[in-house]
Amino acid sequence: MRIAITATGAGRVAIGDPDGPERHEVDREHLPALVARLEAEHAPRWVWRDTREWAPLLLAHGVRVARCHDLRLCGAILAWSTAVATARDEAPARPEWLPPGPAEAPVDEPVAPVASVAAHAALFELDAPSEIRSGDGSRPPSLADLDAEHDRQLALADAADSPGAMRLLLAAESAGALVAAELRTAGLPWDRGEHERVLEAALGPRPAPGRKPDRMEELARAVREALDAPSLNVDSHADLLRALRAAGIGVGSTARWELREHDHPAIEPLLAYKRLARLWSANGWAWLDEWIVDRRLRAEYVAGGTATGRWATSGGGALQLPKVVRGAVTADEGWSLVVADASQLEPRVLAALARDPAMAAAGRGRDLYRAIVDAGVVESRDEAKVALLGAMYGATSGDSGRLVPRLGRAYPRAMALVDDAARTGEAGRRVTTLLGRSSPLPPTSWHETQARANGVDATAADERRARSAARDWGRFTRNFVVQGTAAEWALCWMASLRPRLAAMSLPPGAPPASASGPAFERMPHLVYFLHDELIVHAPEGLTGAVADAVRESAAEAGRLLFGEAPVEFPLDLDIVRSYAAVS
DNA sequence: GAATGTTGCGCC
DNA sequence: AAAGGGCGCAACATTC
Repeated sequence: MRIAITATGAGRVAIGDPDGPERHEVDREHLPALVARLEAEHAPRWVWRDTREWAPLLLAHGVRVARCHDLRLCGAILAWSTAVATARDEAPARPEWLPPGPAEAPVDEPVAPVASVAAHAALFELDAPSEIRSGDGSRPPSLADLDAEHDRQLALADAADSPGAMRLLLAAESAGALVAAELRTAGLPWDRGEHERVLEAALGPRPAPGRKPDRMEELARAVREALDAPSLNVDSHADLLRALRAAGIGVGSTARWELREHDHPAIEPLLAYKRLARLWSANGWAWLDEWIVDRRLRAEYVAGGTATGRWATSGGGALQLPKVVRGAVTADEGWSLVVADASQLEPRVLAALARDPAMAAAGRGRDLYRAIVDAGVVESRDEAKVALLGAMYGATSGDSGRLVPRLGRAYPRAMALVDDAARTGEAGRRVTTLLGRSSPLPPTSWHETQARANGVDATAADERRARSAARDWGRFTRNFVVQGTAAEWALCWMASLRPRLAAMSLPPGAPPASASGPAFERMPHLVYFLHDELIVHAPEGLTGAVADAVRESAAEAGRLLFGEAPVEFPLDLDIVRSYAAVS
């Protein structure tokens, strides 16, 4: 059974099952209770334009749904997938009320500004993410519109090259949208005091507004002295580069890896300064004030936010939390963190994707890199890692590029898969993940560069530029198939874990409720996701059951994508009070 | 003075 | 030690 939800204006909401008796129109404030009742009675798949329009409101009232279909995210996948190309030519177009997906904007063609964002924003709940758009600002869809679009999308999925794979992708993407909303509502438990201790140990006491921390000022003075440049602004790349060269340090930029090459008394304080400056500006006191509210980091996750299907964030920088501040991630009293990451996910995905028997054999144990050494392909684990990353990223030089050919001889099918993806991209064509997410086409400027090189009056420089641009795009598509399929594995992992956690609950008389809000205070819940890693906030008495569920979900994700293919996806899993306690 | 581009660095 | 993929963000520099 499915039930669609849409706004009808003036704070009213229509809700309806196209084939059944459940048709209602209610005030917004009565929606959570109604959804809760229908969820309990029918466990429907909820069909809506955009999960971000509805999930925050429901979660704020403690209401969770098990399944949904996010028409915006699924529509974006179907609009690009090569797996439905033929059917799409014959199907109706995406309706105008359905906005594009988060990763659909072409690289060099900025999206046109939305007509009336402010006017539309008022329709949404206050706690909804700020940048929700209604597409072109036209009328919201009717229930019939939603049902028709849902039917259109399901028909496209049924007509896909692998209908089961596409249906799985749409379900996983929609589940991801629910998880993203839930992560934001629950928040990542954050100990402000612990974070402040880290800052003070590194930077000294919090400076007055407009001042830099003492430790940074000291280091800046040392740099100016060592470079004999008393008026140098250390924060200015241009200024700094001039001063470095004047002091006889032959660098082409002020990047850390280049500075490290030189032996000069200015280098050490400069590198220390840059490290502290980064901590201060990215995760300093100002960040704490802005982002840590009520013991929680509530970052905005953008499901499907990147071309490959990996998520992005908007605000809070939750996907770039530096290791030094992770000690501030601390479970509530009576609760624990179950931290799990899929080790060596991408090479394992490559092995399974390519059905490369030799590489799959290496991926059967816990350490794929070690197995490559044991198979005699390279001499050290470090070399195995660098070679594999080089193969997936398209390295051509350095140690990595040198080792790749040896990998190719040992694992020809895996290498053929990524090489083929690279050639497809170099030709300006799209590649597609296992479940059916396709890469974008290169920007018009790319095509123009290629056309210029093929013209009658092409210069050697034109041809060089075109070859370089083609190889760049080839590296992108080479990586796309692996990174994108790994993202699908991770989505399936979470989609499988979510209902398992929802089925658990805090035993009576057990620890206090968590501070994660009414939807999560009495059950284990996801609080963090980072590409191939997740954190569950769990009552202490349930950590064992949660760990089992996390492992079973990882195994389930492997089966969903690859059937019984002989590649394992082992987890590194820890049960801790603080994130710092993990490797 | 606001918008846009570049650089550098944090994460996977 | 260096350089291959995907990102977001802050700061500075440049342009309008």
